Amino acid sequence: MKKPMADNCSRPNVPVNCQACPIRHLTICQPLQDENLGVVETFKIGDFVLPAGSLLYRQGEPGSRLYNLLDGWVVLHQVLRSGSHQILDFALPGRFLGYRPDLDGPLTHSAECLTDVSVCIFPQQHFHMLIERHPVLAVRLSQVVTQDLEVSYDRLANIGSRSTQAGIAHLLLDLCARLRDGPMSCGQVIEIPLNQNHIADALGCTSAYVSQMLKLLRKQRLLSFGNGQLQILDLKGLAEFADIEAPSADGRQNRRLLTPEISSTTQ
Amino acid sequence: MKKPMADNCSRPNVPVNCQACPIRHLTICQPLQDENLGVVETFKIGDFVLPAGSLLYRQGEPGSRLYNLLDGWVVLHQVLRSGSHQILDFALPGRFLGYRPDLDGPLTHSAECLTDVSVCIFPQQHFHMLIERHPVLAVRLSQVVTQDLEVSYDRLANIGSRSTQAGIAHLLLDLCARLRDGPMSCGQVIEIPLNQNHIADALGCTSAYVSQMLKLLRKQRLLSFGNGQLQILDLKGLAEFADIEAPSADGRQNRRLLTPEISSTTQ
DNA sequence: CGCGATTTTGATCAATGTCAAAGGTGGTGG
DNA sequence: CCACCACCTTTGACATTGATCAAAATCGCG
Repeated sequence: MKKPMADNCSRPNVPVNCQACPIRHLTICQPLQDENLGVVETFKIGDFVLPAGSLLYRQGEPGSRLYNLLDGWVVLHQVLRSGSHQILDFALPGRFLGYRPDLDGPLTHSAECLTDVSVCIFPQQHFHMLIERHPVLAVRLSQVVTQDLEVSYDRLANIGSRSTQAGIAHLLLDLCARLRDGPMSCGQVIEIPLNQNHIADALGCTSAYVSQMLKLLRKQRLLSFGNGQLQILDLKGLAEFADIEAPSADGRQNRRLLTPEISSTTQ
Repeated sequence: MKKPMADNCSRPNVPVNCQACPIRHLTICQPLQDENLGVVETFKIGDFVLPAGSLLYRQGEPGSRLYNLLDGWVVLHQVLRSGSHQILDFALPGRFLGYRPDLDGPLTHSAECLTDVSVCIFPQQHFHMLIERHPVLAVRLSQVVTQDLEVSYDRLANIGSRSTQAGIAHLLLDLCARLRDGPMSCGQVIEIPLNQNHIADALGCTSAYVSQMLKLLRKQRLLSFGNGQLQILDLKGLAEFADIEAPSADGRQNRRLLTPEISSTTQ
């Protein structure tokens, strides 16, 4: 049960040269021009590799670092007093981790590496000063956090409103879409380092039930999933099955927005 | 079924004088000094009042405005293709609404006024320019969005890991805590303009079941709730019942944080 | 007093949990 | 190359939560 020590992590092995960062455009550093990369290069602590299973940070602890996830998967989860736990999100490369409104307060969830992971680490001390001095970073931070919020809202709908089968379909589709910006391809093998327990913990159900539902999805030839590999066999069918959001709330006219200037109707 | 027109909303009635804004410290404007309030005063469109039931914005539509919620409650919800829907959050005064990473993209959820509501409206055009010019605003935006994200994570644990009864207890406690910064008082009547349907839609269960669970909570003399009024009778008991997050993941020592400099154990 | 909305209640049923055992499957070391 | 082990997945029997539906009771309000 005991997790590997949280403190083991290799010395920098990825060059601390941000210009060479292969996923710069996905991270919080995206808006920086080549010539401005120096501001994060001098601020950052360095790049590190952590083995699968180690913790980036733990719920309840103060936390002193912020992380650009450069490679690998990280799972965020929360433990309740009763001991039950909930997966909040799967963080993919580009994600910014460890930030909270009050950097002096404790973390409200834990982050555990699902795979070997490489991260670029910032000290959280003076981080607000950094982004205030470089407003494009602050704006970018707002944007990425808002993205995370939208994903979280999707998950809420997933657990709250969708059947478990639809939830599984939606979760897997969402992970695919976030892994590869761009259209999804059928038949292609996609590496998803999750087992049925992870899916169950994310969806708030049991792994036994996930197993049954996956069988259904397989039987309907919508996907195949196992051993960390996902193949989408019928994208359209799967999307339908996943009960995606209504494009527009209902069939109503889509044109007029809220226009407060044009007072009417009520008073 | 038809909602009141989305376009009805009175002309400004709250003074556009931001210095007099009674909840400035809760909003995105919080970091601005008195002498700098001009930057939002000249940017904003104005303050408006909307009647209960009207929509601030609708899922699927482009959206052209951003909102500081000054007074009243707003519910955020998402509709799925199958027609089922999920309440994502209840927005309280101070909340910043309508923002998304790509301001040109459509909104992914709707915002509906639960009560009469007053809002301070910004155009979203040039908003990014505004906060880039005034970095304290951008930093503050990151913070408030991150707060929203943490609330959303709590909700995930609510729906996914808690029993419905515990979920109700947690939801109500959370709303109280967010309404009044500071310690909560027992016995005091708190206005919560929700009915059992809202709670059910937020928790992803049926109102019939909420009714039963509320009966239990009442029977155990933990709270009374009805007619838009909540009374917490036994704060400690309710908190216990609500299965709050574990203060620290487990009993382990809390001192050593991840210290990448101190390489060890693995290589 | 009466109406509409909300809440309560009960009967029944489907979805999902629980538990336990049996089968994979891949990795490791002899 | 085989045997074993840990971990993951599948399966089945059964228990329980929570959904569904409908009717009755209640409440707020005019």
